Amino acid sequence: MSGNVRETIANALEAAVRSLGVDGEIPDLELGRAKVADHGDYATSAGLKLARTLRQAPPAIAARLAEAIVVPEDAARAEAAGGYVNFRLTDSWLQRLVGQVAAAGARYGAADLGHGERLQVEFGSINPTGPLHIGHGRGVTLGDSICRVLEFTGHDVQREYYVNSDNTQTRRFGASVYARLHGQEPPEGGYVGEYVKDIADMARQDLPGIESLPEDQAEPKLRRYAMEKIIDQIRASVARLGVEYDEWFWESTVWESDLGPTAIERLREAGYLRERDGALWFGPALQEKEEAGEKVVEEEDRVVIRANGQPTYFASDLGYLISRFERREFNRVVEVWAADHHGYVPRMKSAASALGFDPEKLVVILHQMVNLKEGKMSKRAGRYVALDELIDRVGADAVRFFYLLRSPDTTIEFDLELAVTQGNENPVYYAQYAHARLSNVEVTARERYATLPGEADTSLLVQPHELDVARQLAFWPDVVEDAARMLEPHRIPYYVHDLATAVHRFYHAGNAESQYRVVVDDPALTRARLELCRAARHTLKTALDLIGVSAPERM
RNA sequence: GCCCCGCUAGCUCAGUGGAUAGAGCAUCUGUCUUCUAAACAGAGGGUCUGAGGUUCGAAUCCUCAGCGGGGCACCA
Repeated sequence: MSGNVRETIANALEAAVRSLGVDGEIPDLELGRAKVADHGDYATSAGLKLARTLRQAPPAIAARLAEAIVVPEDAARAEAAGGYVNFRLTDSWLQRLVGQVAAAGARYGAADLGHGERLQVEFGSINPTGPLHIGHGRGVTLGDSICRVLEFTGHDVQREYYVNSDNTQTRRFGASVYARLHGQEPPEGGYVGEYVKDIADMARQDLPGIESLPEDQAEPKLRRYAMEKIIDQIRASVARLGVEYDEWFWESTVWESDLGPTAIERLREAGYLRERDGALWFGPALQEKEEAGEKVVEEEDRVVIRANGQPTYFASDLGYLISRFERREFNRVVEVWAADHHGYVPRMKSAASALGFDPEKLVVILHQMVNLKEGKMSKRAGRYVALDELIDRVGADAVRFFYLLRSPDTTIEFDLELAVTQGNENPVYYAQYAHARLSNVEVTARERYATLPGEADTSLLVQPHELDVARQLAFWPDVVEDAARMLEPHRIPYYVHDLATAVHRFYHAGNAESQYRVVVDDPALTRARLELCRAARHTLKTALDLIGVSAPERM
C-alpha cells in the first residue's frame, strides 16, 4: 500500500489525463480535499482546467476523465459532477487501511521526503540575559515542532540554540551583575530584575575573589558566569515543554576560532567590504547581483566592524554561516525568528550569497509577535509574563497546543487570565480525551475476553461512524506531507481535532446503542473494532507527539 | 516616508484560485442505570475591512484606501 492516497489518486488522474490525449505540460489540477460531504473525499476541477487545452466543455472532459481513471487497489471511485471529478474512498479500501495502520503503529504517516537531508533548525535563541517570557514560548514550540515534523519525514535534524554572548545587551547584563555584587543599583539601561541579585550572590560563592577585581576584569567573568546560569534556566524551561537542544553554539566561539576572520577575509577578497568613518562596512555595490529576477541584494551598507574595533552581531553571523554551511556541512539551515527581525532577512541572505552559499538554503520562518493586552512586553514597565509562569498556570500540553494552533502569521494578543481560563477548556483535552477513551476500551476488552482472534477481519467495520474514523486516518499522510513541505506545524492540531471528533462519534455510538460498542458479545466484531481503536490511537499519539503534546491513557 | 504581517460568526482563529466559507469558545435545546458526559446530537449567528481589477471562477492573486501589529542602528 502506498502511504498516501492523495498521491495515488493524483498519479491515476495524471494517467487518465494523458489517455485523453494531453501531451504537453498538465496544468495544476488542484486535487484536494472535497469541502462538501456530497462531493466525496477528494476533488479536482480538472474539467475546468483542461477546457482550453482540449477545446471541450468542462463537463464533457470531467465525464471522460471519470470514465478513464483507474485508481490502484480500487482505493477510490471517481464521479464527474459538472466540470469537477470527485473521488470517494471505497469502504473496502478503508477497511484494509485500518489493518495496515494498526500494524504500522507509530510509523504510520512517516515519509522519506528528506532522504536523510542534514539540516539545522535554529530557534529560540534569545539573548541570555533573563528568563524566557511568553513571546519566546512561541518560537520555541514552533521551532521544535518543525523539527519533529522534519524528523518524521526523513530529515536528519539538529536543534541549535545560538548564544548571543558578545553584544551590547550582554555587556550591560554583566555590568548589572557587577553592580549588584557590590550592592549598587544597575547602571542606566541595565537589568533590574531580582534574578540579577540572585546571580550576583551565587557568583560570590562560585567565583572566589571576584569582588576584589576591578570592573574591567570582573565584568567579563561575571558576564560569562551569569549567561551560563541563565542558559541553565532556559534549558530547564524549554525542557518543561519537551524541548531539548542538540547544541548550544556560543557566539564567542566565532572569534575564538578562525570563523570570524575567515568570513571577513573572504568577503574582502570578493570585494564586498569597504572602510568608511573608521568602520568596516558590508555592501553589495561593487558587483551588482540580480539572481533569477529576485532581488537578493540589499541596497544599504551595514557595519561589520565598529570604529572601536568591536565586531557587530552581523560579523558574528558571517562566521556562524561558515560554521554551519561549510564546517558542519548542513545542507539547509532553518531560522525561526520573531517578526521584529524580518528586516534582517535580506541582509542574511545577501551575506550567505556573498560567502558563496545558496541563499535558498537559508530558510527563515518568521512568526508574529506575542503582545500583552496592555501593550508590548517590557520588563522595566512591569508588563512581562514569564514562560514558566504560564506553564505553571495552564500546563505544558495546553501551552504547546495554544501556540501551535495559530498560524505563525497571526499576532497573538495575550491575556493571562483568559489564557488560564482557556487552559481549562483548551481543545487539547478534547484530543487527549479521545486517546484516553481508546486506551481504556482496550483495557475493557482485555478484562472481558481472555483471548480474541489473532487476526482482525476489518471488513466487519461497516458502520458509517466506523468508516469515518478510517477516513480520517487516510488523510493523515497528507497532513504530514503538507506540514513538512511548508514547514507549517499548525496544520497538525487542526487534524488532531478532526480525528478526535471522528473518534468521539464512534465511541459515543456505543453509548447510544450498545450494539455499537467496541466490546460486544461477538468476538470477531470486537476484534475488528479493537483494530480500529488501535489504528486511531496510534495515529492520535503520533500526531500529538509531532506537536509535543502528551497522549495520556487515562484522564 | 519605505518594508513585513494581519483584518473571516459575539470572542479566539482555520481555510494549496474552485462547487453551499468552517471549527472552538460563548448563547439556546436535547442526551448519562451505559466500553470514561473532558463526550454526543441540534439551533441561532457572515456585506470574508472597503473600492477597483485579473479570471470561466476570488476570502484566496494584483492595485489603491482604511484600521491594527512589527521593522527601517556602529542594538540583537
